[in-house]
Amino acid sequence: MKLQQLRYIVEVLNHNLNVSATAENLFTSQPGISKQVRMLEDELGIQIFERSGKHLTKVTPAGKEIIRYSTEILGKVESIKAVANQYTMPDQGTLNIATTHTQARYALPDVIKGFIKRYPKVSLHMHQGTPTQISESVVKGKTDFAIATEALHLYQDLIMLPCYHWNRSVIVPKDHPLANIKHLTIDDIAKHPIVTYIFGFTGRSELDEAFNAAGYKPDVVFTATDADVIKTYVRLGLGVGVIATMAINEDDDFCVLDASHIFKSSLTSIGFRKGSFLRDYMYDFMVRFAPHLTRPLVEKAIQLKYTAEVNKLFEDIELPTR
Amino acid sequence: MKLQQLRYIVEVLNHNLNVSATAENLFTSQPGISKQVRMLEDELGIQIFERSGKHLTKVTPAGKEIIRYSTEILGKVESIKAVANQYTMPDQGTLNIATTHTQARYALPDVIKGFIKRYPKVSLHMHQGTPTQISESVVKGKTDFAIATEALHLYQDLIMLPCYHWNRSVIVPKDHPLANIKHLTIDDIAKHPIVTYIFGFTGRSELDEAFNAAGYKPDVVFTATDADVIKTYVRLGLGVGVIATMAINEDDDFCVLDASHIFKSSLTSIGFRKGSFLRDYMYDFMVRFAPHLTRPLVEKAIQLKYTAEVNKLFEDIELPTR
DNA sequence: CGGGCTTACGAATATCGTAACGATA
DNA sequence: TATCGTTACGATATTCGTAAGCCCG
Repeated sequence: MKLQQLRYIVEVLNHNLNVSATAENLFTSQPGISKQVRMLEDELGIQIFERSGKHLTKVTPAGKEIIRYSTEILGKVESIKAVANQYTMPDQGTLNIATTHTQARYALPDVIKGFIKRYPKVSLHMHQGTPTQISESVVKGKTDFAIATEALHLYQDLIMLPCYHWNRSVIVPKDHPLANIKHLTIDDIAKHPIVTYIFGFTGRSELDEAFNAAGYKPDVVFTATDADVIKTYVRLGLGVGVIATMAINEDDDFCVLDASHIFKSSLTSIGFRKGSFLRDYMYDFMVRFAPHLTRPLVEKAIQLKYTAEVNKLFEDIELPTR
Repeated sequence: MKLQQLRYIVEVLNHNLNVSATAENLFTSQPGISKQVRMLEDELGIQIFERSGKHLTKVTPAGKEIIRYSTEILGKVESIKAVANQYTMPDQGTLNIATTHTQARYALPDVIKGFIKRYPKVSLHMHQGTPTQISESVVKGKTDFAIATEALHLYQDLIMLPCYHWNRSVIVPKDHPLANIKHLTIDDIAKHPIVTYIFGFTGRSELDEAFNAAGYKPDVVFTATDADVIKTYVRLGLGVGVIATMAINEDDDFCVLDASHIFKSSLTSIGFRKGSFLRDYMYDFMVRFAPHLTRPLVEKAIQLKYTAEVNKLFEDIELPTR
């Protein structure tokens, strides 16, 4: 059994059982992978993939278990490399952050500015995507951190730590009927078409919840993944914008109405893969992003097995609101 | 990085940093290991072992972490093989049991008799040793199960499940002053020299505890690891024997006095390595040895992280006493 | 000076890529 | 018929064992 063989079966599965695509992605030849997979199967005396003729069609039950173990093995191999790098060049390495537009654009810039100043030799890569893509990217070990507001809790292999709460604001053009309202209510908003985040993004579910609770079916006429696009369409008069308060700039030419009393606040979390070795600078990144995530606290959280236990750990900690 | 390299560094550590001994044990050449170790160090860019001249003297801090990850990796590699074997030949394989003389001689024979009848193709190996040796053997993956009464709880990487309680009896020659006593007390025993298990074996600590609590310093004149030897010396008139009740045969020519009211009962447990894949026949072995250890219960225990949680799981289960 | 690690070197083996083949949808 | 996996084969690397060298206790 070779590590490469394990790598191959994992990657073949990650590429929907398409060996050619896998080969291309790994910069190697397709027959090479094919042969190694077969050799592993021969050695173990069991099929990992089912074949119809010469196409891989599905993963056998045994294959599923084997691939799960293989993934864990490869993760630990990465950890060994990380340990070595930690000792040889503690301030050098790579940091891959998977996150949504909202975080990348509004929450992270200051943190990252400070971080790259302290660690100029760490090369930083931002991967934008949907919350689902973000989570999977971390689970598969392609990125180190997931930062998002939704969907992260669905993955059992992620350790998720709460970072901060945030609220929404309503934005309307200055000549809009709502512009000069004194106390905004959900009834006011419900009278107008709404422009907001696409479903599954940036705390969208809290918005739907509030409308449902008030007995409204919101007239969402336009959705986007990010506040910048939403603002553009609010400017065009498409409707009332509902965006994260932190996405509002000083010099925006809108009327901004706080809506923290209307919608429940959302929680942004940072997550990483269970069992992965964290470099010193990764601990430092976390504490920069969320000051309460001190190294001892994070290390304590790593020890825990269930999300429920992690949540309990943070019960008494007051999270900032932005 | 190769699996073999990881195997080598782990084994070199297991052989007290003696590469030659490691090579002999692994049936390979010493220079081969030496070279692979060095190549791994070169690849990682870090020393795993410290050398004084050409001798390996100690493990570096980084090396310790790397070897810990390597051990986990190798364990999972074994799990992959076990998964494959489980599917190809569910009733065939190996079962290595590490245990003490007491268990091997008195508790296990019936279980094993039934087991080999059901699984004639599973080759069974018994490894006798001290509780410490037993635990280490399982931790290192040399054996599948540890069965013992003491010391198992000290190892964090073992999952330990309680099996049964047992009590002690006092044995004396038929012409001994204690032979015809009606109600045995600790004061009676304390008047005589004692022959019992060696320290660290077979619930020896409960014996010492009872004497201490009663304010006695027991006059232990002879100790052994097993009841057979103890019996021999009791026969010679060396003193009063205190042994596990289950170690008494029908046809022993002793006067046997139950001592369950004098010494706290001891608990025998079965343990296996965290994260190891258990074959079907291993689950079956456990349930044969301790009927309350059903597969669902064991699987639940495997999920838990801390010994305290495991103990809680067994709180409401009544264990047999033998 | 003896046990024990490293270096050197050659034989056996494994890996990987190209090219040709075969099967499925 | 096009896409995709398998087989065949040769060039290149890697591994492993033997033999010789060297260092510490």
